Amino acid sequence: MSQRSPAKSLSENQNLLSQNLSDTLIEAIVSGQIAQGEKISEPELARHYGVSRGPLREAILKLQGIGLVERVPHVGARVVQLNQQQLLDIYSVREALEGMACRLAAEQLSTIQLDELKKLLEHHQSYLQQHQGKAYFEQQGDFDFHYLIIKGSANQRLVNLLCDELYHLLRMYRYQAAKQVSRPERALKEHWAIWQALADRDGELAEMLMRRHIARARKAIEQQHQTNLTDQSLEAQASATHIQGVNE
Amino acid sequence: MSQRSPAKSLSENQNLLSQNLSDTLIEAIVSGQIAQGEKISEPELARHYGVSRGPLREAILKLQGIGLVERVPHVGARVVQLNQQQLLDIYSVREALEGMACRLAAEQLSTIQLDELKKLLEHHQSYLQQHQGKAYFEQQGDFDFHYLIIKGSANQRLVNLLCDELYHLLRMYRYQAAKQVSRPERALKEHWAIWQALADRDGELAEMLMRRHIARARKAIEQQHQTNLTDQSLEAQASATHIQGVNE
DNA sequence: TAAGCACATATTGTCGACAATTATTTGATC
DNA sequence: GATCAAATAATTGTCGACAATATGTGCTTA
Repeated sequence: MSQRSPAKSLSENQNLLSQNLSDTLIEAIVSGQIAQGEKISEPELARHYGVSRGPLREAILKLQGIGLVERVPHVGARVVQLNQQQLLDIYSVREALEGMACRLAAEQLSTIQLDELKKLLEHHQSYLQQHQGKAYFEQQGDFDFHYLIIKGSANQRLVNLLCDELYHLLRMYRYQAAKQVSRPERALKEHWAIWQALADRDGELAEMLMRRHIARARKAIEQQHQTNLTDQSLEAQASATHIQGVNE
Repeated sequence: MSQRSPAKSLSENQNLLSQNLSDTLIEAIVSGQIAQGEKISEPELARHYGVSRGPLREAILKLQGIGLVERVPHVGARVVQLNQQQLLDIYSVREALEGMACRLAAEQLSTIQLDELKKLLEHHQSYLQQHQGKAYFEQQGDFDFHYLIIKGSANQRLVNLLCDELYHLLRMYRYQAAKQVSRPERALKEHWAIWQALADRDGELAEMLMRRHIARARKAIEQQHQTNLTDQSLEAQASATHIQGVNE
């Protein structure tokens, strides 16, 4: 564990220690303060945050529910290590769930909510033109758009699944992964198309567009993975050649 | 709380108290031993199962993660009370997720797994012809079919979401709800159609059929709800008339 | 030298007790 | 008799300590 934040300890606690703890831990994991695959030591963390092991264990259990950590009986918990396959799995789930959310939102969104969405997209558009697509909108902005639609589905279970469980995993990936190939212009275009379908109350189309939107992101990850593998093998080849050269 | 099972207490514990506890609690809730909406008293349950409150709390926390109980800080946990809307929400989620599972399964299922599925359906068919569609296959049999497909998707996250989280909620509903209108013959027919699409490796069709299959079940619930409402209002009307009659 | 076993250490699982908060009862007032 | 307030009781949240299990170390033996 590399220098956890200097003991913000009791943090902005209103009450409920374990609640705050799990939030703090989520941030620590998502931001990489606790690395992927790292062991979570109960005594160490308890000391660090200045709490007993009881609330800490409860927080860890919650993280396990979210899927951020995995626990083995009598051995302990470690932060999950997202491999490419798991990431792709998540995107398949997202495609299914957010597609459904979009379909429902087309029926449920109020005109006010539709307006908010429109303003959000206009904001993104102007930002994109001015800043040539900087990181902020590729991340937070994208989240905002999807968030509003999910919430607009008015399906509480859908909202929980996407916003509470999968959300943090995606954040962790986006935060820590090698910067993915991002095409903010294209993404924005797709967002507009989705918005149009929503405004037309065309749930079927909205679902299809959202699914394609996410499926494209999934494919991009897949391709990047291929690229990485190629790079790696090239690198390994070069390295091997180099060593060979040295040896001879 | 109406007579919990006579203290099977430590149950078939291998090790890991909280693990066994959560399983035991899940069964108790699903089967209705602990009623929907009932308060979960930590001291009482701890006494009943002969454990400390520590493991019990962990088990409750897990149930919360599954969605079987809801907790309010400093107040406690109670078993969720599924209303019609929440049930319909679950079916929407199922439609999305199992649809995706079916699409993936079409690509992933081995010929052996396809054969297993076929045998299962043949078994159901013969049973149905012999027993005129008794309850077992409407419940467990249906679960088995969906289970195999979900597992066959080879998407671990999908499997977890459906088999660990939503599964118990559905069981609780099916176990406790007023018997739903069930059409085992039609369901079996739909299962066969899905199987055919899977065998043809037609993921797109398989997804569509599965979604329709679940959407139909959802509609049946919706209609039954309408019926119940009508019955209720009729009943209320009759009752009111009766009272009126008595008063006059 | 490598493999296997015994011991020591550390970590996780469980427990009982205390503190903080909520629910209930009691009593007083209108 | 009803309503509100205070005191009591009960429940949840947190803590520290002990028991059970896993990990690491050093020694023996093939």
